[in-house]
Amino acid sequence: MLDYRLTVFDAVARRRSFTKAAEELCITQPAVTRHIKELEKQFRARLFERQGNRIALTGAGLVMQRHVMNMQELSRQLEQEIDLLNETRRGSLKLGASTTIAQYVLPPVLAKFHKASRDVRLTLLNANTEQIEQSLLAGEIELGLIEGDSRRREIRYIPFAIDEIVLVSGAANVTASKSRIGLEKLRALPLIMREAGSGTLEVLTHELKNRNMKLSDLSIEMSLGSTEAIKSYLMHSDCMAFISRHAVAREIESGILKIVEIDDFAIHRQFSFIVLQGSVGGLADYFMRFAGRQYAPLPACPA
Amino acid sequence: MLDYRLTVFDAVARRRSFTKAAEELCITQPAVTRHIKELEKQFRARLFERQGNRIALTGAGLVMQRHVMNMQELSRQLEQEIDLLNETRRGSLKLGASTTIAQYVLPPVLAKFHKASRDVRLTLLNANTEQIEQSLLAGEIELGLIEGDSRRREIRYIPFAIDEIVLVSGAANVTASKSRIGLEKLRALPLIMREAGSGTLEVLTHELKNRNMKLSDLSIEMSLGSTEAIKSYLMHSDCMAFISRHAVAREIESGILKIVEIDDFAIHRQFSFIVLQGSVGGLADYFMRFAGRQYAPLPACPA
DNA sequence: TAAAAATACTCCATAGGTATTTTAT
DNA sequence: ATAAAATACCTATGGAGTATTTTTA
Repeated sequence: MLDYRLTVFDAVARRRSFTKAAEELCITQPAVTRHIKELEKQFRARLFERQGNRIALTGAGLVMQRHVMNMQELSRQLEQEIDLLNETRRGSLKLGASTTIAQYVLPPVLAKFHKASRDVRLTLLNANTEQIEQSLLAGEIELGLIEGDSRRREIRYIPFAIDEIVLVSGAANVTASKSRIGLEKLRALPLIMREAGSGTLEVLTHELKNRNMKLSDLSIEMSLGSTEAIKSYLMHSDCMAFISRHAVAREIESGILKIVEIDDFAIHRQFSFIVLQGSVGGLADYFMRFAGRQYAPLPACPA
Repeated sequence: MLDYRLTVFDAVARRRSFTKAAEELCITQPAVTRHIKELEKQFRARLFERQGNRIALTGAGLVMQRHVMNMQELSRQLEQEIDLLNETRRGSLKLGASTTIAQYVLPPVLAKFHKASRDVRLTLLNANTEQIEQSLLAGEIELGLIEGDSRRREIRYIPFAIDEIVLVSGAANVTASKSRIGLEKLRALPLIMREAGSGTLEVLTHELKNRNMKLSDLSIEMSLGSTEAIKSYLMHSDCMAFISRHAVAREIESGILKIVEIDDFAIHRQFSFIVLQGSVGGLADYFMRFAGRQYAPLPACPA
């Protein structure tokens, strides 16, 4: 609810890059350039110092960033308060989510939701994508949150965020001394995988196929049954693994694990809410908007 | 710098009318209707209770109004702080303004400006439009603020606000029992005028000419040399007078005087800043923007 | 029945995209 | 040499206008 240009400014200021901001906002880089130029014209002040490749906030830019953050906060509060007026704030909501989401994405959202709406009884079913869809169709849950995108006609898919599968190594890993490698190097690296049938493995296989490679081209040292097991293993070995960025966020932050980027090789997948076609309003709707507000690190482009 | 829809909402909430808000924003009433509908759709909540002619804020509307006010405040602060970074905040600025503006419009603005920029020494020259323009050309003042619009090539005219000349009577006036009269009734009403040569008289004469009337068609009881004298006289007689809305704002507010509208007869004039062509930036520029922020009861439509 | 809001349409300004050039490391 | 920002140009959507109808005090 603030002028879109300020949203653009905020993205550029956070990402320290016009191009990255454009990606995040799902628009093109020239569009970002124009928006920033308009702001600079209107305020008669440079907002970014362009040093060729690098950009830095100017004094005016810092002032603006501070105010924009406050305005966004107000904007979120506004939406939330009006939602609270509209919606049934008591009752029960049965949720279902596939593994990565249930373990790493939802917990903080659920905590905040409970704080804001204590009279809503939440239930969370933890299963794989297929089972979540079945539960929704069977009426066992009202709202699902899944990683894949098997398109069923009876189900409405509502994009929530983009996930990225990244290559991760232990911080002390000597094999992964560089933070960026070429795709061809991947073949020789010792990898840990999830068990067959997991969503992560599936999307990785699919992406490899696009490059005319297959799983057997890789040096898979071991398969483990859970993401937590893999993370622990990485910390004590020179292996690497493909893991959802959300699942390793805390470890990356604290420096226990690190991300190794692969040139021209990115694996993205969509997190989506699912509801039965035709079901509108009610707590499910409310929860979706609430989650959207609380959790927006990677807004989903309508691909 | 907030989404324009919120600005529209704010105007409607303040004026309690789609049509009045449209006038204030210099857009049409259907445009206002559309913006409000979009907001209501986006927030899934009615914002106004439409009771045919009257409209009232709903609960959601009240919540929104509160937040919008805060966001506007932040937005103004943002502009101001960035201005403070850009501009020379010390030095002196010589202003000139024609009578009505100098007496009724500028004082509160000057007070706030001084508070915000104590290191700027302000001087205010009080004269008529012609003299103000001469002073500007002579370099005696750097910035003028005038009521008329005599277009000189050497001077740049920057619209500031719209003024309206309204017909005013004492609150107890029995002749003016109605708050709206037809133009033909005007001929018989006892009027008090400013002296010949005043801007108010000039613009009134001009507007009468458009209706094929002239001053001598009116019943002018007396001419007085200042607006204050006229106001005092009105309070103790059954006369009426044409006065700038700004000059009577306080008296209307407190109920001492009242406005009598005339069907299909409105007298507007433009308040404009004047600067020498080519002079850009500096304290004059800064003061103009500051004034625009502080003082925006009647934003000027680019007529 | 009159004043205000809603609706129906037409049009154009601007936000966005693609292709390309410039710049700085 | 390369990655990122700026520029140029084109297109299309949505915001604004005019004209008209609906509503209710």
